[in-house]
Formats: sequence, structure tokens, C-alpha cells
Amino acid sequence: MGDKLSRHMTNQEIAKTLSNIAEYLEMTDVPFKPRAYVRVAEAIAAMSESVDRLYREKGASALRSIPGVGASIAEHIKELVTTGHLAYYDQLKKKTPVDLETLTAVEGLGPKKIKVLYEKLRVRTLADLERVAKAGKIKKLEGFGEKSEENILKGIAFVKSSGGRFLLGDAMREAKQIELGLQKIPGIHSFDIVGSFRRRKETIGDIDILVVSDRPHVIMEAFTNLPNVARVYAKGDTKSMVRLQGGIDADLRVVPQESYGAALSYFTGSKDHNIALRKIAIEKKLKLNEYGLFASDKRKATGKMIAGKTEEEIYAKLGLDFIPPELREMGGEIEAAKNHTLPKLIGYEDLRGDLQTQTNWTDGNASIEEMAKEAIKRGLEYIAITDHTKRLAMTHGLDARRIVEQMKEIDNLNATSDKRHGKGKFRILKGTECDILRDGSLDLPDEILRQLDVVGVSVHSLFNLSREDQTKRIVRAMRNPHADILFHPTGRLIHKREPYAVDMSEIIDVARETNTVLEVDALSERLDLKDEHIRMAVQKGVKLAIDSDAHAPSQFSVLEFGIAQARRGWATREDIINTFSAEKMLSMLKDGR
DNA sequence: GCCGTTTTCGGCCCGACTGTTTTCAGTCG
Repeated sequence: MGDKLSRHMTNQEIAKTLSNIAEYLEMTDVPFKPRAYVRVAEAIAAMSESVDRLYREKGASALRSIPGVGASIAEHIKELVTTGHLAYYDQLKKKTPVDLETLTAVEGLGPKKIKVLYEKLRVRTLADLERVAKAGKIKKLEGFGEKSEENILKGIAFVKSSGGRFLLGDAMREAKQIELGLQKIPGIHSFDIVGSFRRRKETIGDIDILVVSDRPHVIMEAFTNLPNVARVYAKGDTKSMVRLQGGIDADLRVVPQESYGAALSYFTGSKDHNIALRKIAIEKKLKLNEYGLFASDKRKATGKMIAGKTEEEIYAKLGLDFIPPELREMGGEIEAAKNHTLPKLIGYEDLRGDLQTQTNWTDGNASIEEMAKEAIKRGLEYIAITDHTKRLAMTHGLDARRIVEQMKEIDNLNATSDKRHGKGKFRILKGTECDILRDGSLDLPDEILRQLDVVGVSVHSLFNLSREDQTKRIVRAMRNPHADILFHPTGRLIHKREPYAVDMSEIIDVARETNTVLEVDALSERLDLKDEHIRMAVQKGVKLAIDSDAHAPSQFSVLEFGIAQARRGWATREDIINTFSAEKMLSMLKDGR
């Protein structure tokens, strides 16, 4: 237990505490303070180096180098990482002891309304909220009404429907922690995260881990004592189950080397995919389970083992091409594997550029140059700078005058980097994330759009137009001769907001007709397009782009989620325009320069 | 609470939309 008390605090945890403080301060109506906390929370969440470590190694003064951190927030962070608590925060919590995170997850509920609900109706949890809403007590409150109560009930239903599932990105962070913890243990031959995580589903119920080792006891001991384990449900000889600090459950199983492939396949699923594999085995007079592929022998419990060490040999013995985990969802992959018609999926190393990034010209937190440097570090050849436009006032969106200025800066940066690296090394592309206005017109004039390399268009307002109006609006934007890419086409936020009502098959048809690229926004709360829409687009020959939507250098890492999503949509390298060189990619866009 | 080619105070990304109102507060982006 000793090392659990002094365990390091992650940036996410610090950021969450600070943003909760901001919400509590909103309740008290103090001006500007909340913004100060939110600003720091965002900066910390986007940092790649650990704030905890920064403090431990360089002291409190180093904390001041984080943008937005002054004397008092530095003190708070210090207290938080050294004691695990923050008295100031505890005080605020005590005053309004509500489950902020779940209540704010309800669309339309913010700190002010939560405060009223607590003070008038003692609402602390989602269950309390549902009870008073159903009892018709909310509509009687001042400032609320019939409609608010209805919307709250709808919001509760949506929050509940996420049913304890976690975003792939959050699961990935936890998985990496576990991997780091286990890496140090001697006797681990291999370590895989299996289940829906390995299939890269957009949300994950729990983290299933498969370890090959001859020393299962050591593994069990080490796993259940990892610093980010909050509680242990079960600890056996070959299987343990725990709850992690972040709230996700994780199961770990140890298998022997000879069963590795069979176990990998079995625990990766999907369940229906496994059933289909077992049926094929039975047709071939074989038996498949988590220990291997066996000759069925009616007299004995198990016959001779035919395969099991690797997944590849199991698929081969069943007469199937290897099926990548992302496709194991019973979407026709078995037939395709039988007929040797599986697509050659885009690979995790195939992206050469990123076509949506924001900078400190609007709501990003790094300069164009810093974003470019990080992209270079990650092996990309180009990025498009696509800051917001003026309609998105909150981001200080660019108008025609400022975007012209930005273009000049990009020209300068490209020119100086040409001198440093030689021509054709890395290219910063001029772009925009141009708002689609109510009527489908765009937030920048055509003569500006014409000068940009990459024009992304997207919806950030009026999410509740009718399906017909929303579709019409987006289609009109796509028909603009300069609109190259439709960014995050459905606007959904997983667990937070439904996609807006829009006819995706019409959008895909219009994309095809107008040569508009559809984006796969890789942010793990967006993953927009969804896998099924990617597949529809690919089938119709519509081109896609996989973008990070990065607002900070560390956020390029989400690209892997976008690639995963594209793979789940059966996309190949050729379907994705930013797998090509900058020149080739640009030639594929509408203006085709 | 933070910050400064506007340094020790006085500003702080702010407009659109919704549902409540009957002139506005809260939320979202």
C-alpha cells in the first residue's frame, strides 16, 4: 500500500481536478477565475511530459512554465502531487457535494443549473436527477420548464446508454500504463491486449490482457500490485481481475506458449466471429477452442493438436487468409478470407500527412512552427494548418484579413525550412476549417478559399436542424468548388452528443459526384466517420482523409485511432488521400494544384 | 487567477441558440 499513496498522478487526473474546480467556481458566479483554471487544465491535458515528474525533478518554479500557471495554481498542483489531495478542492466539493462528472455529461446541464438542482431538490447523482425529473419536480423550478425536464430525461437516457463503456483513447492510456508496469517483470514472453481493444472498437468495455509466461504466479502478483490498480476482484493461478484507478476493469490471463495463437484468437473475438471459426473447424472434422485447433477424436476428450501457436496457422489450417483483428465483426470477413478477397488494409505506418490541425491562431495551444516540428518528429511529410473561422467566435476564428496574414507566415516558414532541409522536405499547407453557415454557405469568401491548399468545411452550430435541412445545408457546402474535405461529417461526440440528423448515403453520393473528400476525424471522442460509413464510402469509391484534429503537438498520437477506424471500415492505403505525397494528394483535391 | 511592446492594474476568445422569459440566463462551442 505504501507505494500506492505516493503513486504518481497522471496529467489527466490533475487536469480533471482543475477543471472540476472551474465548474465549482462557475457556480459561485465569480468572473474570470473559472477560465483561468480551465485554461491550465487544457494545457496540462495536452502536455506530453508528466507534470508530476516535472514538479518532482525541477520543483514548483518549473510549474510556472506551464502557460496559465501562476503562484496560486502552482501551489495547488504541488499540494495535489505531493499529498494526493487538495484542500481547496475538497472545500468546494463539500459545499456542493454532487457527482459533477456524470451530471455535466447530461447535455444542457451546466454548473449553474446543477447548483440549483442540488439546492432546491438535493440532486447529487444521475439517479437523483432521474427521480426528480420523472416526478415532475424540475419543471416547477424557477428557470426550468416542461421542455427542460424533457431534455434532461433525454440526456439521462443517452448518458446511460453508454453503459460503462470507455473511449478507445482512454483505454489506450490505461493499457500503456499496464504494459509499462509489466515490462519490468522477468519471465514475460509476450504481452497482448486482446478483446474489443485489439479489434479497436470505438468504445471498450474492459481491458483483456493475454500474457505468455512460464511463471504465472509472478505475473499475477505483479499485475494485482500495479500502482494504477484500485481494487482486486479476483486473483487466481492463471487469471486475475482488477478495477483500475480510471474506473476501467482489466482481466489478465496467462497461457503457455503452445496455446498462444489459439488464446489470442479466442480472446480477441468477436464472439460471433469465433463461432463462425468453430463451425468451419467442425465442418473439417476439427475442434477449435482457446487452447488450440485439434483433430476431433470421439473416444478421447481431445485429439491431436494441429495448430495453436500462432493465429496465422489456425486461419491457414481452416482454409482462410489471415483476418486482421479490426475486421473480426462478422461483416463478411469470413467469406472474403475464404475467397482470398480481403482488402489489403491501410497500415499503421502509412500516413504521410495530416490535413486537420489547429494552432494558437485560434483554439490550439501551439504555434504553427511547433506543430510542424512535432509532425516532422513523427515522420510526417506535411500538415495542413486548418484554424477555425470567424463564425466560431469563441475560438477567435480567423476572418479574411487574419487568414491572409497566416498564409504569409506559412510561406515564410516553408521558405526558411527549405533553406534548412533542402526542397521537398517538409511542407506546411495553407488550410482552413471553414464553418458551414445555416444556409450551407461558407464562412470565408471564395477568393480567399481559392488561395488555400486545403479547404476543410464543417458544421459547428444548429445541430438540431431537421434531417432534410441539415443534409441540404451540408450538400450545398460540398458543392462549393473550393470545399475539398468535409470535416467530422456527423458531428457526434461519443457518449456526449448524438450525430446530427443527416442522410449519410446522400452525403456519400454527393461526395462521389463532387470529388469531395470525407474525413475520418481521429480524436477518440469523435471517430467521425464511423466504421460503417467508412465502408459505405469505400464501396462507392469516395476518397477519405484521416486527420488528428490536433490542438497541441502531443495530439498527433491520435492518428492511430483514425487509422484503426479506417481499417474497421475496410479501407486500403489507396482510399486515404494523405497516404500519398503532398503533391499527389493536392492533385487529387478539387482545385487540383 | 493570470498576464504585460498596455508591467503591478485592468483587462480577460464572445456570438448563437434554447428555453425561459417578456428582456434574459445558461450552455455550448
